[in-house]
Amino acid sequence: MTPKLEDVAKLAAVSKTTVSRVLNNRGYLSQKTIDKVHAAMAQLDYHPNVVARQLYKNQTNLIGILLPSVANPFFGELTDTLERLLYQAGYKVLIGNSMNDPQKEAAYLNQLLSRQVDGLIVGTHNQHIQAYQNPGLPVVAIDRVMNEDIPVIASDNYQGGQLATTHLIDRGAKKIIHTNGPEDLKTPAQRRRSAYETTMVAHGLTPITYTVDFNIAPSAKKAVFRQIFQEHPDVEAVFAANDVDAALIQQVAGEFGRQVPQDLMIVGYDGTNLMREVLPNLTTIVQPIEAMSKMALQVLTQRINKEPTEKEYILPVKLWPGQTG
Amino acid sequence: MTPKLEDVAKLAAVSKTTVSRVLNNRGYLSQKTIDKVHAAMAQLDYHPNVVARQLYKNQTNLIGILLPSVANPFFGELTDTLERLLYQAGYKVLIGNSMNDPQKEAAYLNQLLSRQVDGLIVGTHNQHIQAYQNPGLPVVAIDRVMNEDIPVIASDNYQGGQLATTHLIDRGAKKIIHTNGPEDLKTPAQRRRSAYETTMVAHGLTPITYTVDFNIAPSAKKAVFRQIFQEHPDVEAVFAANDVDAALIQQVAGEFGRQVPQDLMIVGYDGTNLMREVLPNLTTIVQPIEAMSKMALQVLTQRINKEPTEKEYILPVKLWPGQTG
DNA sequence: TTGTAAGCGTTATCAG
DNA sequence: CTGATAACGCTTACAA
Repeated sequence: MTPKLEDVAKLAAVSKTTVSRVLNNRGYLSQKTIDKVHAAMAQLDYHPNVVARQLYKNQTNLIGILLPSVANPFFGELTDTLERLLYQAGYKVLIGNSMNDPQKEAAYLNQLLSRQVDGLIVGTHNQHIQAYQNPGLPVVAIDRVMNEDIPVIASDNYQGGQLATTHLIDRGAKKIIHTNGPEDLKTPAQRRRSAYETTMVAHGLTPITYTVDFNIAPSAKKAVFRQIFQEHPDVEAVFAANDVDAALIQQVAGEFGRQVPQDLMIVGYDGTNLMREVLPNLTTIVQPIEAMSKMALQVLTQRINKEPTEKEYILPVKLWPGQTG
Repeated sequence: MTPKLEDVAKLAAVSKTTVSRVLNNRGYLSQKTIDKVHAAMAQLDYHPNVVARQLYKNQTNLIGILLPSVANPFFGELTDTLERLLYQAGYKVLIGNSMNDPQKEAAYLNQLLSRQVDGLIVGTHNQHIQAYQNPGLPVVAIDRVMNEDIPVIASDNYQGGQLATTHLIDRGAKKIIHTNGPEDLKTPAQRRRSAYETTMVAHGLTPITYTVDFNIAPSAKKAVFRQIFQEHPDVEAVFAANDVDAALIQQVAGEFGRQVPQDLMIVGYDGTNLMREVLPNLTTIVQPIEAMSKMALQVLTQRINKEPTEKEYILPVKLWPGQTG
């Protein structure tokens, strides 16, 4: 059996209270007692039972992070950053990779609702899950609108769409195609589409948006991208939904004998450190992952402390000028 | 206040025991009682307190995953896969990204030791932390030797080193340089170096290994890679420690006016789905992430159930033939 | 088929 | 400066 506080107390010939005091540096204690207790703890290799403490305090110091998949570079870097900041703030991280499976997400949510975590950061795609309606749990959303009560932290997707589109127009492109997720997903990312379309029209150009499901396999994505070249052989530039898609589009362009950027310009989205290392030439819009993470933590903390928050926090993006557009 | 079991009991006019029975489908209950209790739970929007249950059962259904960083494609995909499998097995996942910081890792470990998790999967680089010596907690290691008592799940690094080296030799390279982590790290990955060196010698060639610290920034890595070309202008091929490094080496090769594969062949390592999507041309050794994850779960489960395990589980790798080597 | 009561390992109140 | 004891919310013998 693993030793418990009582065992330490017995061995040190003091009460449980005293041991607890030593453990938490609380109240007045003689140095002698402190030493005695420490010795007993060392001898037994005692580790306090975190769960018992959690029960009493009604607090777990755990934060849940619900995202589609940590294997995706954007969500991977986001999780990594959040974990670092949360750790500094005294929290540990419980992850749930929903893979955009509404069932799995709902299951996670229901379990986390049970005072398993002190707060929740969500960035999943299924925002219509019942449990979000009244979570009785501090929640913040990243880049997703869940419901009116949940504050959203997002980068400035409108600005990103504008930056990308004007950049391509400035570089001489007229026939520019945009790829994005399904329109019915009411995500802030749809503002990119809006910015793209507005910017195109403002320049007297015709916007064309291809819908690419976030979930589907790369081969299926490539099939969609091939359609672009088949249906619009005169396409001059593509503004992609993310950097991985941008890479796939560049590959497909190659199949059609197009050199980038001579025969086709490409601008990606996300600009994670990893993708900028691996594909430094890719022109892309960089999301401020660090700033978003800090803001998420700050707003979540406010929620936990029952302080008021804004509904939305929008952080600026920037263009990473590569060689592809 | 969030409602507790007792509130449900009161509202349904039954005892706590009965509510608990309904909650867990245990024992004999009249349908009438069941319905009554369910109605009360619904009315109160009751969610059982997981922590209280954990305390009683002395079991959290949480598994800790300690890895350097989930932002790295290999560890990201590994975490993603493990999370999926663990979820199916009824576990949730607590992550700790040590960033190879021994202090942070030790802190995590100490906290997780406190019955915060039912088991631990580690793949960090600092294997000399005290707490691993006697963890009193089921632990398995991935690709790292922690101590004699902790089973290791790894891919066949020797085979990987052999595959890569013979592949390059078969393709006509003679001056082949290998990059790897610091030799003092007693990781299974060092077997690649061993395989590389043995294979080179067996073919009458001279092995040259450059040490590249896993931790350092990409710019620092590139500096090391530049040295390779400066000190060995006649290098014909590089067998890199991982795919990201392989990408960096290809970039540096470009700086030196070398075309890949004509003027330089490159073979990477890891072969994650992401990297194969983004850089499909990169020849690489594919680690069996799914198989390793399954094995890790299986062995961890055995440990949890106090069944005997082997010391080491080695899984085969395969070569992904790209265009770079 | 249902209820009573003890216990999981802490912390905190209150008394000494 | 230290110690009894109740409480955190649940589960499970044991009783009825």
